[in-house]
Amino acid sequence: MSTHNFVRCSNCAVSKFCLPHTLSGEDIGQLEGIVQQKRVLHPGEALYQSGDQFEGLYAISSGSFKSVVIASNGDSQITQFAFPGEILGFDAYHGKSHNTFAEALETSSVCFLPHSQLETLAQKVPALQNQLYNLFSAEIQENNEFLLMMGKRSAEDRLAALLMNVSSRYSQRGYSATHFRLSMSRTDIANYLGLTIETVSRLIRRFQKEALIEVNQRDITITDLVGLSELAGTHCSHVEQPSNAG
Amino acid sequence: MSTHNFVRCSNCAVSKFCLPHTLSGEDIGQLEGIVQQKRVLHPGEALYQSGDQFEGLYAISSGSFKSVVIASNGDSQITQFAFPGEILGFDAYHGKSHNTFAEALETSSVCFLPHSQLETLAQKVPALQNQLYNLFSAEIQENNEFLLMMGKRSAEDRLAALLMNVSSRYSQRGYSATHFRLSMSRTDIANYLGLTIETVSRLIRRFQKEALIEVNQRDITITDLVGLSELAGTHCSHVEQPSNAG
DNA sequence: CGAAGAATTGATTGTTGTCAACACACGTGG
DNA sequence: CCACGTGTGTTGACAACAATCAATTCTTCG
Repeated sequence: MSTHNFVRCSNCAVSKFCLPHTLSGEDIGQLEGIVQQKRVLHPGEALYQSGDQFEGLYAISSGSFKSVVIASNGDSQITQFAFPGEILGFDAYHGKSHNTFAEALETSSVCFLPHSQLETLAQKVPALQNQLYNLFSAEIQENNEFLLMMGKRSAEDRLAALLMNVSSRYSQRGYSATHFRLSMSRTDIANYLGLTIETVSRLIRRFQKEALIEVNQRDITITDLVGLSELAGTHCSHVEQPSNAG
Repeated sequence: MSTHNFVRCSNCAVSKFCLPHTLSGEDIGQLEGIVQQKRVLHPGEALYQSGDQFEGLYAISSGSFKSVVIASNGDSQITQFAFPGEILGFDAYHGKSHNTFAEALETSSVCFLPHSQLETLAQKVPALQNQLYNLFSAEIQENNEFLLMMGKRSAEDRLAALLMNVSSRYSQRGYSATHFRLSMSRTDIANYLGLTIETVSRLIRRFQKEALIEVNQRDITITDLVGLSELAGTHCSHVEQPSNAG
């Protein structure tokens, strides 16, 4: 129920992670013409439900979300955590209905991109069309990487990878790579990683004992970024590589 | 090196599972203008490699493939098995390079859709554009379902789900839902399901003992489709539901 | 202050992985 | 036609990682 009538992507702090990323100033202007005002969601509120007809894409402008797929037996699986600048809703693009629901992890705000207007504009602006394709492919690639992790890595590796992933995304957005507050609960982390909450709790403790991280509730301080990234098995760009004695 | 100069989607046995699915006769005619002749691949041959620049999409006209993502430490994870009518290459659409490679499991043939021509045509033919979006979304949705399986289901459930999935896809294509020959090795199955080959072997034996399936090498006969689908936890459309005493 | 939810910790079980030996199918060459 | 070798799959014994069950502690919030 907030009431910004004009969204200004060009002023937005997260535009470089968002749809406008590859667009020219002029194209961004056109995009601003169709972006609807920010909507604020409170923790636990859903952006859309599983089964909802697709209406358009949501660009996260602040806060964070989880995407969750539900099995017929009631089991649920978090498929992604989403941060400012990232887009939600690709699972149902065009005629489909969502097979996930998206829920705010904290007080968050989103910009809405109505499907029909976005489609019309994408046909006129090739850079926007390309950017949409890029985001589609990126989502598929990330999913592939995540599958690799779920299929081949131990519980310890998976948790390390999640922490590094979150660290990397905070870092990209100008926040500290080594100190941040998790917006997701232990339960969410366990669900996302395909583990139990007890296992996650024990792993966090182990990481503390091994002096990889310090933990106070949801506050995380990474004290050994290199050690953690080695566990994670990913060479994250924001970590100084040992071989590179800067 | 086969030499069909004109591909006739309208005559193709698998067109109803492929790109032309939602297109009118006239639109299919336009599509036929850009589809390149079939290419034949032998078992183990790759359609594209991980890291290759995107050139276009491949529509499987016969045979089957696996898509594989590789970790920096050499681990690999099969992310999908693909059958006739299905499209490979979406992970790199537009500017990206592939993060998977696609390899033929048996002697197979594909039609090639060059990126630039496909894009030009999609801009002129809205139904084609929409179909592309549908395939993108479908791939993301399938990935979400697969993630749910990997995160929440036991080894037994996963193997049952794979068998039901293969059964369902054969059935859709007019083959028997209960008797088929797997084109993938035990090793491939184990990798895909995030298990070891030994576990897969033992589970297959258990399914035989429980009279769910009969197995002779890669020949599978499903003797209890309902029982298997209950294990799989999916209500497959080609299974007579117990409640429906038709 | 008390209640409910979230997280931690401990004890134990069990599913799946690991290591190792063996069986079987398939191809080649004698 | 059979011996042989290789790759693929099977089976067994055992170990380990993570799940389950259960009890506590910590947090949050009315």
